[in-house]
This record gives sequence, C-alpha cells and structure tokens, in this order.
Amino acid sequence: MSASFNPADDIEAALKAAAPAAGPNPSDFTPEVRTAGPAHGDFQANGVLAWARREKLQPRALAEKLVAALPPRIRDAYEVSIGGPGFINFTAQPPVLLEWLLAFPSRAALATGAAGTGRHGTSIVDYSAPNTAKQMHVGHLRSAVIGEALCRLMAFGGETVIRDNHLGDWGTGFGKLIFAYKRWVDPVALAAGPIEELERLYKLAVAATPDGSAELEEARRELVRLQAGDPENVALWRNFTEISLREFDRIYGKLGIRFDHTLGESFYNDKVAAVYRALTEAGIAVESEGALVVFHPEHPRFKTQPFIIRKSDGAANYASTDLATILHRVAHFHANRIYYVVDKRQADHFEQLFLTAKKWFAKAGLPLPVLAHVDFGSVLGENGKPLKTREGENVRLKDLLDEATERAYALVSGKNPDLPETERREIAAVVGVGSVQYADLAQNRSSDYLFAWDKMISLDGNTAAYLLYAVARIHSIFRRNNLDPSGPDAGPQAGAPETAGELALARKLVKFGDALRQATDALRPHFLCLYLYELTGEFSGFYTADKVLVDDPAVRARRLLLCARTLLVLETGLNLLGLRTLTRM
RNA sequence: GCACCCAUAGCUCAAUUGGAUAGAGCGCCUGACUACGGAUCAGGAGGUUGGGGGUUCAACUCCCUCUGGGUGUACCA
Repeated sequence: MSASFNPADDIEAALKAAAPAAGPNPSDFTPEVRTAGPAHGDFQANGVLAWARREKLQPRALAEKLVAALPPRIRDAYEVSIGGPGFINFTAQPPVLLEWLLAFPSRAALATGAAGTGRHGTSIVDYSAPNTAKQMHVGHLRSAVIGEALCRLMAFGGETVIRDNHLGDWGTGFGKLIFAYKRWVDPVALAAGPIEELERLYKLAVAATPDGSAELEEARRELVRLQAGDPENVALWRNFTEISLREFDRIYGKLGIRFDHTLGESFYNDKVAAVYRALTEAGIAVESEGALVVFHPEHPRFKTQPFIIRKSDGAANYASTDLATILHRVAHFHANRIYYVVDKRQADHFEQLFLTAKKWFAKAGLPLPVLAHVDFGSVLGENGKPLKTREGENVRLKDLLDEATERAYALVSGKNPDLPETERREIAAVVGVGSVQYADLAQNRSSDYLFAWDKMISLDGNTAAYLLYAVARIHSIFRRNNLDPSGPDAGPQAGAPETAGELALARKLVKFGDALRQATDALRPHFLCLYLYELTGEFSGFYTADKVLVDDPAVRARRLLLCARTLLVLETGLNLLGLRTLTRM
C-alpha cells in the first residue's frame, strides 16, 4: 500500500466507504476533508454535521459510528478523535509520515502524485499579451508572473497546457507609427535602441496627427495600405513585431517564460468576417448606430450596454478578434478550457465575450470550452495610486527588474562579501527577480497590491529571500558533508520522526499536495506561497531545535531525510511559481 | 445614474470558499549566539472583522441596508 500524495484524499475515500455502515442515505454524505490547524490534528472531516442535520441525527453519535466503521489501515495511520459539535480529527502518526517521505523522494515522484489528483484535458492560458512597438511596463508584470505560475501548476497537475501570447499587434496605432517612421526615423537610434526609437516615433506621430488634420488622414491611409497588403508597409509592420519580440524575450527570459504560441491579434485579421456572418445569421448580433453589436436582454446591464464586435467604420476591434480566437482555439487546439489572465478592469469585456460565445456556440452546435477570466488588481505605488515614475510615466519592466537585481546585489555583497563577484551577480539576479515574482504571487491576485521595495527584498516575513535562504542552508548541510540530498544519503534507512520539531516539519510536508490542489483549483498561487512560507517556518524551528549532523546514525538519518524532503518540496514549489533557486546565497 | 469589487491588529496582508479560540510579517516589548549559514529562532502585547439588521448547529465569508473608498459603463485594448 503506497502513501497517497494528498493524504486527505485517502481519508476522504475511507470515510465515504465507511458511511453505509454508519447511517442512512450515505450517498448524500460528502466527508469534506480539509487540512486542520495544529490544535485539531492534521486533517478534519466536516461533512458529518450536514449529514446528521439532514437525517435529524445527533452529529457526535453519527461521527462515532462513522469512526468505528473506518478500516484498521486508517485507524492505525491516524489518531482519530471527534471534536466540537461533530468534527472528525485525524492526526497523522509517525509511521504514516515516514511512509509519505519515502514514497516521494523526487520531483518526478511528486509530479506523478500530483497528476493523479489533478484535472486533465487541454487548457489554453492567454497571458502577458503586451502591445508591440512599446516596451513592457509595470502594468504587464502581473499577467506575466501569475500566468506563468498558473501554467506550471496546471501542467504539474497533469493538464495539457498551451501558453499563448495574444499580442496587441494590430490596430489604428500602426498607421500612425508607419506615418512617423517614414518621415522621421533615425537609423542610428534605431540600430542602437530599436524599441526606444519606435516609442519616440509613436509619440511624434500622436502629436503630429490631431483630430481633423491632414496628417491624421495620411496616417489612416497608411493603415489602409497596411491592411490591403502593401509590401512596404507590411514589411515595416513585420519589423516592428520582430523588434518588439526581441525586446519582450529579454524580459521573458528573466521571468522564466516561454510561450508555445504567439498568435497576436493580427493572426485573426482574416478570421473576423466569418464571426460577423455567423453572429448576424444566428440573430445574435445586430446593427446599431452603424456598428455591429450584441445585446444581452437577460442581463441587467448588457441589455443596453452593447458588445461592439465591428466598429461603425467597418474595422475590427478586440471583441471581434477575441471571438475569432475562441473559435480557433477550439477548432485548432481542441481547448477544453481557456484562461484569460487579464486585469480585472476588463471584467465587463470578458463577461460580454463569454455570454456571446456561449450563445454563438450553442447555435452552431460547437462544444463550448470553460471560459474564465483570471483577474487581478493593479500594482500601486506607496501612495496608494497606480505605480508611476517620478515623472508620471509608466515604470518600465526592464528598469524594475534591473533595480530589483541591483538591490539584491547590494544586499548579497553586504552579507556575503567573500563570494566571487560573478556568483554574487548570479545570486542577485535570482533573488532580485524572484522577489518581484514572489511578492506578486504571495498576495491574493484579486486585490490591488502595494509595491514596496523594502518589504519585497526583505529577508523577514513571507518573501522570496526568506525561502531561498532556507534552501541555501539545507544545501549547505549536505555540501558540508559531501552528501547528496537527492540520493540515498537521505533514504530508506531513516526511521520515523520523533521530536516535536521533526514531527511538526513532517506533518507540514505531507500537506504539499493539498497546497498544490488549493492553488491549482482556485487558480490562486498565493495558497502555495503561504504553504511554502509556513513550511519554511517549520523547517527553521526544527533546524534551531534539532541538530542534524549528530553522531547517532539513526537520529542523523531521519533528520537528513527531513532536510532532503524539505529541500525537494521548497525547490519544486518555488519552481512551480516560476522562481529559480540557489545552492548558496 | 446604473453595475461590479473592496473595507480584517498602528502598517502590509492571510483565513482552504459556511467550520472549532480570526492568523502571519513589519513596527513595539522580552529572551536565545565563540553558529550543521543569526539573512535565524522562542515568547509577549495588539481585534465588537466599517455600522446596523437577517439566514443556521455554525458567518470575516451568504442576504438586506447604511457609510466610506476603488473600477467599469458605444466604437482603445
């Protein structure tokens, strides 16, 4: 009998199986097993209360019958008790903790365990999606960081994940940019800093094309030429995209992001006409004020607030392309689920998009994938307003990551000046970028979050540096003695945990699966962050109380095992969040 | 105007989606180091969860209402 990756699943199944022997209508009983706080054991089953109420029975009496019907396997593995009005508490006994530690000795073993309990099918994650011809700024941070973490979590849980970067690479702005490029491009500047030169040109273009001007008319003609396939303009536009992607890839490299596809809005340019036709023929879209729009009469707001899928000038907008994108993702990628990791201010758009897609697909007899807007709040400065530079400009992502790295470098150099320069640089990159990622992920994504350098790079509290430090310390233990944490040095000869520190650490380790499930099901990485932070806290307590490298071989073996598994879970967890880890810092 | 989101310790945030005595970090107070990396650990003080009603075995969580913030709301994405 091998250990369950998530022991809660094992307990859940056992309770379900025992239910017929305990009370009436057991098929209605859901055990509701959750992790419990230390005062109430490791796992608690709450479902008896609802069951007893439904059957008008005494909850505690029903709980007692249920416990009595549990198989010996569970009763041996856990100390089982009934608490409060009828909660069943399960405290993992040392042998079952040891069993788990031995059953999951590697990342591959953890992945196999996680995949056994996760969702399957194909999920497309639409994240990052910056506009081309501009640099990424702080407003692009959260989508990229959260999106990547979710991709890794879902893939670890066994889903087939497709990462799609839905670039903003099409639209009226490109007519203006071509207009300015043809007049004012500076080839030297373009070679030296291509994206900066495009930004400069775009600003010139905006200033030079006020409403009603002849220049604006000319810019529009450039756009028409581009859309008609004029070779010169198409070549310019392609070059803009290439320049932008090169720039984006530098950022993605730092954040550990690699897309499977980069199908921007332009990709759907020739696919929107079919959408207009389908929605019009289905009677879903109607003409209004010259535009093609969708109203939703059953909705309190969208019965009057239109979803504009074709502008009155005939051009597409992001409603058109987003609809075409859903069709393509279903027809071409066979997506079961599509996640949009996008700012919560676009909630209206996605609500309208999903309503429209639902009606359209129903009419067309197409399978509708699960569509979810994975929203997140804004990044605020310390004044509580959206984060800007002193000059009122958006903070460039490149500058932000560079500053994080510089701050981490100063810190590392202060703490550990003897390390070689190159290693300190490498550590600074991992700690600096990781701190930015972790600060973003550690908070519930739905709320706005306050960007504060000092808290972010701090070594105290729920921060990347605190977790990375624990990882480095564990590596140090093994390195000191020429031991391999991933090999048999921490393995089968170890006994079950005994001391309070060992037990607390082991009991936290076996809840890794539950933390992954929570984070993945809710699409909220902060659940995993919180778990890793608490695990690190347990480790630090254990490490202070219980010396690992003692002479007694039995004590030493079981403590090395705990260190090795803590290291494995921390490194695996941090990696699933998109962070890199270190062996020294 | 209408709609949605938010309000938890002095500050920044949690609370497994209705579960047990609402938890952390910072700051404040008290302890532990010639150290398996102190970038650490152990402990203390700090709360009528914005106010008021309601639903039930159980409410920070759900419903109503009030107050104070934020966001969105016809052709940008």
